[in-house]
Amino acid sequence: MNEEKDRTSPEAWPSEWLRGCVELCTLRAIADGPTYGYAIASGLESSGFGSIKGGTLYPLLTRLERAGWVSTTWGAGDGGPGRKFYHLTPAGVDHLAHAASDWTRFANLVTDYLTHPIDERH
Amino acid sequence: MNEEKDRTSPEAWPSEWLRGCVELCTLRAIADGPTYGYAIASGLESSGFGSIKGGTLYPLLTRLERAGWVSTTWGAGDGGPGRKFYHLTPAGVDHLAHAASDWTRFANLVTDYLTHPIDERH
DNA sequence: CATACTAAGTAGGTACGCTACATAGTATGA
DNA sequence: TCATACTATGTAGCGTACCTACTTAGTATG
Repeated sequence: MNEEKDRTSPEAWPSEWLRGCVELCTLRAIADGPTYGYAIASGLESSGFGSIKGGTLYPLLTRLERAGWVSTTWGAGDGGPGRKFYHLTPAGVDHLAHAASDWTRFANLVTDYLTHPIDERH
Repeated sequence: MNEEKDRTSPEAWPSEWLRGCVELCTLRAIADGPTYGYAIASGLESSGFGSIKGGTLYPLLTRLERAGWVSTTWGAGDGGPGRKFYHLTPAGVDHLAHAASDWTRFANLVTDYLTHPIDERH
């Protein structure tokens, strides 16, 4: 354990940091228009979030639906199996707006705390 | 303590967001000079991170020590029980610098993803 | 019909923040 | 003397969410 981090491929973020963030980013991905799980995973990966696996994404999407933030419709696949499309509900739009604002404040709080000059009195 | 609307610590951030962050912020707190658990918790709370409980902090500090990032010495309490002081090790200094840099990049990635304009083509 | 890619999903493991509790030293006031 | 409160460290057990690994299934290609 405690192996050296590979800083040349920064697309493998610690899973602790992804907690909650993947959920928000998934909502944000759906906000751009109805899309389906596999495409969301591909999009997040190409945006630099690393590979989001099925064991993470599909239970997450189920949670979003149960929370009332997304609704689903089945559609035909474009040369492949059927696709389950996710749409933001009004509650989802509202939640995304508030949660994104909160996350930004939280991220700035942590970043500022981590990066302010070290006080060496000891 | 009166927990109404305290301006210094009104925040109760989602526990998912605190994952990994509290560990980093604790290291950052120790970087300002040797300090002990209870003071770290008070400092983080007054910095806006919310109330970090003993059940979170003390196992966390044990993990930091086991990882080799901090060392400990016992000191007398100022009118109270003994205090276990934590010091950053050279490995801890190095880890903090790299992890803080990584976290900042991660936070910016997520914030940018969440806040860029929504594309309404559907 | 073997392989590969797309697509959705489940099972079980693990890590970590959470609540709640245990222990103990010091201080103050009834 | 005892009750209470604050300081200070620590453990036990729970829940959640990400992880690895696996399963099912449709389409396409050689």
